[in-house]
Amino acid sequence: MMTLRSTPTAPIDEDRLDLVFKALSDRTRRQMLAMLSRGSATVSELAAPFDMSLPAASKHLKVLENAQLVIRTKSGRVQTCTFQPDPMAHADQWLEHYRVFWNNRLESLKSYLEDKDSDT
Amino acid sequence: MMTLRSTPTAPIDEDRLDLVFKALSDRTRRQMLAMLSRGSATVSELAAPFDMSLPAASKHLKVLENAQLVIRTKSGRVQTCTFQPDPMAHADQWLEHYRVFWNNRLESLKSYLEDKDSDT
DNA sequence: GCAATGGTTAACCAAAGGGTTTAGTGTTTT
DNA sequence: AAAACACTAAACCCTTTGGTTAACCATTGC
Repeated sequence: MMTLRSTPTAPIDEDRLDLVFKALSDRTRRQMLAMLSRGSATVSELAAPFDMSLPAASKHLKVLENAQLVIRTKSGRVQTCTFQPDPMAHADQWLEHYRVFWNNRLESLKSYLEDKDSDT
Repeated sequence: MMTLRSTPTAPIDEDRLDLVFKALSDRTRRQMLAMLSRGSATVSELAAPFDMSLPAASKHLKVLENAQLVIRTKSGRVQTCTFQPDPMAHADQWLEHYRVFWNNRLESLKSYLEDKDSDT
């Protein structure tokens, strides 16, 4: 099935990939995503494990929010952050094109190991 | 098959992920990788499609090289760049943990939660 | 030997990143 | 009403990033 977008490599997609990969390129943000993958959390909860100020953690969350990897829902004075996987699926789809390169490699490794095992 | 590394989330891995995702977060570099996935190329060839100076393109290549996504082999005055998929496989492996969220959503989420529960 | 080719290095620039502290805004709680 | 809480916003700092131009190797060709 074709995508509904007119041009497959439209700038809009590239923009999204820029944002997603940039969001994933920081270990603090990756760890925040790991936390959120285990369930929604407040800003304070997400900031707690890190050795940085709350504003700093909040900035990281904003990057994730900008990449649409998390959505915040305000309820009273607490903001609940929820993991939103779609952009990651987009990145995954981009990687798909390259997956054959290391699948081949693992396949080769596998047959190599099988050969080696059959020698012993 | 288990990885040989002692600690699965060692800083060294995080460093690698930082480099890879950062390398992938620029569309120029992604396009360079797309070119290289169709075969090795020289620096000039890789720089040609882009509306930027050669030094600028060379810097992008250095970022890719730093992430070990390309390796350069010098032969005379020409430098041939070759795609190296391993780091991308590493990023892919990181994504694997989240794939359940968009792949077969409910079913996979269920098994993910079961796995998670069995960890505790 | 000299000039062209392929590329890097260096110096510079503006903008973005990642952190800080201080101050401010709205909610709860007491 | 006042204090505590959960944040955000603003101002600032330093480093990194992505680009430029100009100068500088090397290697190759004539």
